[in-house]
Amino acid sequence: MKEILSTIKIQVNPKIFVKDPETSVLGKKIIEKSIVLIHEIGFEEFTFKKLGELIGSNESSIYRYFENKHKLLVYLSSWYWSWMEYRLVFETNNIVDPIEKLKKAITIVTEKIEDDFDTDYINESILNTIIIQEFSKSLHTKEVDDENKQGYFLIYKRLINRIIQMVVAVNPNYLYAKSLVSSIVEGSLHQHFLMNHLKTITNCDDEKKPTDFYLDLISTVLKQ
Amino acid sequence: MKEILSTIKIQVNPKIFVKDPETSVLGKKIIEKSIVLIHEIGFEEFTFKKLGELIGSNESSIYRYFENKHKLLVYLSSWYWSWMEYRLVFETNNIVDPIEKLKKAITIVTEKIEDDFDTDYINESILNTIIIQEFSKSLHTKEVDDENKQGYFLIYKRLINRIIQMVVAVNPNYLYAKSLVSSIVEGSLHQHFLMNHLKTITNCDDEKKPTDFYLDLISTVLKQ
DNA sequence: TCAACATTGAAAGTAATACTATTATATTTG
DNA sequence: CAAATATAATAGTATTACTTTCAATGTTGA
Repeated sequence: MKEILSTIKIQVNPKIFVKDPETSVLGKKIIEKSIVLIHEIGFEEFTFKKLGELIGSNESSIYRYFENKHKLLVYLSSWYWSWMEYRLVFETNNIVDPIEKLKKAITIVTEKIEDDFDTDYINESILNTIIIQEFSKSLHTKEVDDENKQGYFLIYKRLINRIIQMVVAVNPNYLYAKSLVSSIVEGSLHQHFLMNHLKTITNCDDEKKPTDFYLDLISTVLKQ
Repeated sequence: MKEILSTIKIQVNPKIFVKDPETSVLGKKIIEKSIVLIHEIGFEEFTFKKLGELIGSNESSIYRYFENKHKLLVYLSSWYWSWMEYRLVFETNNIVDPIEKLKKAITIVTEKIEDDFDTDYINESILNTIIIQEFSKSLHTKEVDDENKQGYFLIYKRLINRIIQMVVAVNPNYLYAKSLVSSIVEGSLHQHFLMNHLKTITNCDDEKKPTDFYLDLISTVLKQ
């Protein structure tokens, strides 16, 4: 997978950044180490000053790439969902049976990312834990409508739409394909969060994974 | 309902506040107006200084009630879920049929709150919109494990556990009762959020409500 | 090759945030 | 009425979230 991903480019809306971090060494370092630092201290405590110290660079230099830390989080999220979309397309493309195709898609989108294979400077496994912990904050702002209009969340919506199409292919009569898929993608992050922090209100653990819960769910919900 | 609720007291863990806001005029004003202000400007822009100005009171006086704005949000959330639990118990208590009981519970917990009947100084309808927009931020912090140990989220978990019991009563063989309920409670907030902001990835609108989606979901999932 | 341009770093500055502490003044209560 | 308690006003601190300016270095292309 590494080779393919190093040739294709993960697509992120250019409005999210001031200068594309992929175009320079410093930019890549900002992405690489921001993932590490947000994971370590959490998004609230994370500042560009601390990041600057970590990468041996100046605060003001980071502002040349991102207007503020919110935009950086939106960037990381976009990158994540774009990477997820790529994996989804790649791994479901050759599956003919609609049910198997959908199952594969649900599996990809709900599984914990354990490995860090695909890209050189981004640790997908740590990024996955950040998405579980922080993704909702990138949406839940007063600027969400404006940012949505600007296309900040296009990739996320496109990924969800792809899975919606798969649901429709399995059962065109089901009335809530969109809500089902959006609630699975978001809900799976939530189940992972509960596994980590509020264990008593989830059945998920090392044996029963969120993936198992959602595969079971779609199989009953979409039964005709 | 107003009379009953004015006699029973909504339970909030005392560790969440420094001084109980229910015990004074100023305290109640803090709660009342913080709901209005958070709704108006969003949690990120909300500060105790601005709240002080709004209620004609000093910043330092607000700090005598809450350590910081995070704790205030935890308080508002606790109050909301406690109120929700009360309504749930009250309205499902006399229903004998387990399926009807569960349906009623799901309805209560997923419906938009349109009215502001129950309590004098808290506008439940605005509070509901705050919970949709901001509740996840009260959980998604670096301190979540510590605060969970301190019992900050007990009421939320207790409400979810009540509904879990109802699911078990309907179908004791279903393997994912906990995950189902936690994903419905959280997911319903998410569907309301999508209705407001990312309309293309939900089926919910003024006709098809999140409640309809979830009632349909449980009826198929729990079919034996 | 050398001038122009872009990139980064260093330093300083600003307004706001997120508090804490002190003291004065109301208000409540015993 | 005195004592206790609550609130307001003021000032102060460290940090955040930037912006600005300028110098140093690196890159490019005429």
